[in-house]
Amino acid sequence: EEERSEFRRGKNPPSFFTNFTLHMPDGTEGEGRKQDIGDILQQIMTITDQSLDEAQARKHALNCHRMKPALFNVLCEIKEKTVLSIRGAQEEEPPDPQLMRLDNMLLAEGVSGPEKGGGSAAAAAAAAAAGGAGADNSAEHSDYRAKLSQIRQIYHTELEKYEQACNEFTTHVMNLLREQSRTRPISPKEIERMVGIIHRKFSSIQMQLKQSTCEAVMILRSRFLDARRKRRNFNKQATEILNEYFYSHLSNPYPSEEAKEELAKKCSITVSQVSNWFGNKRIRYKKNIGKFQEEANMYAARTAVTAASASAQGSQANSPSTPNSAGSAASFNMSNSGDLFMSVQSLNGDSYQGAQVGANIQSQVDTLRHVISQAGGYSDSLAASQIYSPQGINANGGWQDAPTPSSVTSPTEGPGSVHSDTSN
DNA sequence: TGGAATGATTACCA
DNA sequence: TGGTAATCATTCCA
Repeated sequence: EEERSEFRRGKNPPSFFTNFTLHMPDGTEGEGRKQDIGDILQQIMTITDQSLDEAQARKHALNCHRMKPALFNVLCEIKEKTVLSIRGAQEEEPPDPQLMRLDNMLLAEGVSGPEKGGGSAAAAAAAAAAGGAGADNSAEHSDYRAKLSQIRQIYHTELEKYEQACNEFTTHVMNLLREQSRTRPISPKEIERMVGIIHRKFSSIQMQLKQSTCEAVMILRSRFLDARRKRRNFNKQATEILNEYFYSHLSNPYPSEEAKEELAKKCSITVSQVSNWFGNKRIRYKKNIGKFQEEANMYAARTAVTAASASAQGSQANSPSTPNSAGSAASFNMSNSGDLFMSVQSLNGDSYQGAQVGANIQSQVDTLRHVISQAGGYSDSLAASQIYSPQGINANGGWQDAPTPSSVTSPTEGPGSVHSDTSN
């Protein structure tokens, strides 16, 4: 204890070190130090020449030295005061904001934390944001939940694996250090520090796992939210209804809001889908009229037949009043909703017969005009003709000059009526 | 399986 | 705000 105290105070080294005297590097003892180091190296080298029994015996002798525990404690203290205190100061890091973000997200998405229906709230929110139509909503919802639950399961399995591996490795290292602490100065604090290092390493692996999980959730979410990914073609009937409207209003294929709503209802799609459809149709038709010629002819013929039969029915039912239907009153009605086509499709009341006939005439005019223009018969004269001048595609290749859809003046107006759009 | 068709989205414009 | 034009992403079909 005396020797130990002296050594602590920086005085004489204990006798245990007599064979390994360390001289202060003041330059004066350079030769002696070299000699000492040479001796030490020599001793180390001779260890390899020793037999195992001999080495064990020496080891045992060292371990059993009376001063060993005391010196060990001193070395541990010195080590703690120097190396550990320096490192300890550096180790106090603030919580990683990235990790916090990941944890928060996993919690919010229902991946980590207690299972409450596998993030159904998140799925519901996503569904609401997507604004999907109710029918297959629940199916997609459950699909989303199933996939989220799968991710959750994988996440927890992996997390468990990492924790298990971390514990195993920590135990292994601790045992190793404890074993080594018999031959070199390793304090419990150092072991603790080592455990901390291991945990940090494993938590960085965990962070990667959390990151990957977050990415998987984001992909799942985006797939669920992205309407383009779950696009379905409209059914044939819906397409026919939309096409019929388009080709029968070829001069001005801009349905009013009311017409869009009506079309949406009939086609079982949303108003914005109707808008999208007309937007796409207009641009695609304009870009390649030739391609749509056949389709246009077909709908023109169909509309003509429908109009003819409606007209025949109308004249049979109330022949006296029919002639007036194409007159100014009917024209006015049509001008109010150029899209009386809808009425023709949906209403069969006698009181609407007049309007129906008017609308059908309008349709026939539009569709036949298209057929004629496609055939090239009047293409030149159309430009000059006020009567047949199309309200449709202008020289610049667009309907842009056509007036607001619902307020468009009826083309059945007298030849004298000239509109800015017809001049195009 | 590649290309056409098609519904949705986006940027930009008036 | 509603339209055009370009583009994306998916579906359909030979």
